[in-house]
Amino acid sequence: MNISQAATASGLPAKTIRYYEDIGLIRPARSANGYRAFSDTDAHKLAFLSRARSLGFSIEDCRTLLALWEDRSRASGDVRKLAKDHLDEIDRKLAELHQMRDTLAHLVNCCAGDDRPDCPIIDKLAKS
Amino acid sequence: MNISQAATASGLPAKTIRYYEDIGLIRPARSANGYRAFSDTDAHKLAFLSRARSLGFSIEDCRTLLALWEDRSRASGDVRKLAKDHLDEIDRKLAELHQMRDTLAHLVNCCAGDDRPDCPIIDKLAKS
DNA sequence: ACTTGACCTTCCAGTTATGGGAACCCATCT
DNA sequence: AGATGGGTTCCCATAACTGGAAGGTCAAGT
Repeated sequence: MNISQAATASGLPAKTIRYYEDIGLIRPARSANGYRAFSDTDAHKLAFLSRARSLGFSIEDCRTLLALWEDRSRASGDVRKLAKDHLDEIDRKLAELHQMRDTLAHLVNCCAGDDRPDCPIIDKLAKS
Repeated sequence: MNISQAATASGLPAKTIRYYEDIGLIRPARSANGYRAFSDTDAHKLAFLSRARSLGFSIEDCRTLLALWEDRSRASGDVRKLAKDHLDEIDRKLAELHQMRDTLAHLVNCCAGDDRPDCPIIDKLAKS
C-alpha cells in the first residue's frame, strides 16, 4: 500500500504519516523504488493513532498507548491511568474555557454593537 | 518604570513583555542606559493585553483590540464582532472537548484498571 | 520514444505564544 | 573591588503539524 492509500485508510494526511515515521511511531517498509510500503499492520497502527489523537491524546501518550496495545501482557491499569490523567486534563481545560465563555458571553450580551464607541467589552479590558 | 515593575503591575512575565515589544504591540521608551522605560500608559496597555489574553484572544486579536481601545471614534460593533467570533470559536472548542470528555469518561469507567490485559480503552482505539 | 500528469521522495521553513539559557552590560552595597 | 541582582540581546526549543521547493517514478496517451 502506498502512502496515499494508507492516508485514505487511516484518515490521516500523508504529511502527517511521514511525520509519524520521522518521530518513530511507525516504521513502514520501503519498496525498491524508495516508496513507503505500508502493511495492513501499519495501516491499523495509523488508524489507532488517528483515533487516539482524535480523543486528544498527545503524541507521546499515543506512543505509550501503541506500546501498550502491542504488549499482550499489559496491565489495563496502566492504560486506565493514562486515560484518566488525560481526562483530568481535559476537565481542567473545559473548566477554563467555560469560565472564558461565560465572561465573554456576558460582555458580548452587554455590548450594543452599533456605530457608537461606548463598549463594555473594551471597558472591561481597560480596567479590570 | 523598569521591566520588572511593569511585569508586576501587569501580571505578565518580563519575557512576554519583551516579546510584545518585538512584535510591535507596545513601544516603551528607552533610558540612557538602554533599559526599557515603561510609562503608565505602557503599563495600562500591558494590563489590557494581559486581560485580553486571559480571555483567550489571540495576539492578533489583541492587536486589533488595542487599536480599537485607542480609537476614540471606534464603532462598538467592531469590538462586538471580534468578541462574538471569538466566543463562537470557544463554543466550537467546548463542544469538541465535551465530546472527547464524554467518550473518554465512558471508556475510563468501563476499564477495570487492574493487572489483567483486557482493556476496553485499547479495544476502542484498536477497532472503531 | 516522448511527454504529461499524478504520484512519490527529502529537506527546509513557518506556524502560536511563549520559556530557557548563554553571554554580557549596569547599578548598588559592602 | 567584588558580589549580587537587575537589565540587554540573541538563539534554541516547544507541539504537531502544514506548505512548498526541487526532484525521482510510474502509468497512460500520442
